[in-house]
Amino acid sequence: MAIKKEKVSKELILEAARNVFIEKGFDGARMQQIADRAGANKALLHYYFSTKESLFEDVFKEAFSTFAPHFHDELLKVKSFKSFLVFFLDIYIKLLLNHPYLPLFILSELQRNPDKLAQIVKGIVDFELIQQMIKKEMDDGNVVKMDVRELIVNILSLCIFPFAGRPMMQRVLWKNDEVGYVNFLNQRAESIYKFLESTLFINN
Amino acid sequence: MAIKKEKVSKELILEAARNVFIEKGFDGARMQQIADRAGANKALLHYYFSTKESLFEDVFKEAFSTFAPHFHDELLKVKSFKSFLVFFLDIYIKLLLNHPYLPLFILSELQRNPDKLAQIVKGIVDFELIQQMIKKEMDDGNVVKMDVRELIVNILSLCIFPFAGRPMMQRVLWKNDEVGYVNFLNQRAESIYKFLESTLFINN
DNA sequence: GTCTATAAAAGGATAGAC
DNA sequence: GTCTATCCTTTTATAGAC
Repeated sequence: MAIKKEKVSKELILEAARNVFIEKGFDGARMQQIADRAGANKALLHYYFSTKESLFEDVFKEAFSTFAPHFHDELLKVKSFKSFLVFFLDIYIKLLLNHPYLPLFILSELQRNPDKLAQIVKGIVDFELIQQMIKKEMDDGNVVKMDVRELIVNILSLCIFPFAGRPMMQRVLWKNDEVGYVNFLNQRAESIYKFLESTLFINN
Repeated sequence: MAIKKEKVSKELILEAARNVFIEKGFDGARMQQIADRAGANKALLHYYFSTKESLFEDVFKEAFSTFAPHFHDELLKVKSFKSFLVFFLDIYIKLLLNHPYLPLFILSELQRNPDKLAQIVKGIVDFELIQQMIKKEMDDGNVVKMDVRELIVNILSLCIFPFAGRPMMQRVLWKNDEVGYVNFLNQRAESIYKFLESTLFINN
């Protein structure tokens, strides 16, 4: 590929590494495959990123940063938890629809190497402000009182699991109807909101 | 280990394989490590299970069978969805507490090799009866009407994600307080039930 | 049935030409 | 900056003795 500019190669490799690592995980990824997909040579990967480990870390850092819920100012400026929730679900589900393999990748790799990757993760996510905001809403009597962290886990569960668990859920519940499952995912933001808003049981 | 009986070795190897595969995944697992942990020789693994792939399949099949929700007769004989839910949550969360690495293992491996493993999975899980049961409860007006599969996904999300997402959740929400997170998991069955039973929002 | 030794292949990394 | 060729280590798998 003699046509390519200098800086472009590095980006092509990173792009290829992103795809391969996220699809196969660190252990399953092959430098050769990354090179192939980047249209480059294996040696070039080492020229730019020295080791597989180091290339992976770059990918992971970026991926985690994408995956972690971010609470920008606009999101925190909403006037109630209810509107925050609508806003957040919309943004976050859209993100997951665009990066469906991210959840399982992040969770698996964090499991594989918690100590090292925890370092990388440090400082990227901050649930402090959002926890305070929810707590206030509970104190004000706008939201049912419960452990705030638990509530956050519940919301994230409902968002993330349908993506991370897709290989299983689509098969056993949707009988491998791919289109049907995609529809389900597309409506997910709205569904979660409705589910949370309603009571599950009618009597008693 | 000349003391061991013939049949015992095979079981020891399988036991070791279970641990290593579930902890590291197929790609990260090493036959050497399995041999070491079984107190046996690498060659012996091949004697009993021929290939790594085939040994893995045995482990996966068993693991999936454990992980998949089973609806025994007792579970289906309960008189309402409400009591079914209490019963199911109790059983399933206990299972996950005993096998905390199962969810991520199953989900990752299904992702890695969907076609092959889907074959293995076939027939192990059956949500038909439970879907019918829930549907009837909705028709009878005992449960809020909604897509049944969606309801099942929601319940499974709330059960499974806290385990699969532990490396992340424990760090960012519990500030790596291991004891606190274990407490959270121990109360999970009850928490989920309460969460589902209550309405999230008080006003409106 | 269990071991040692070794083959055979894969995969990460480096040297050196251009 | 990019390539070819090659080294070195790891890892699966097998042959063959006991």
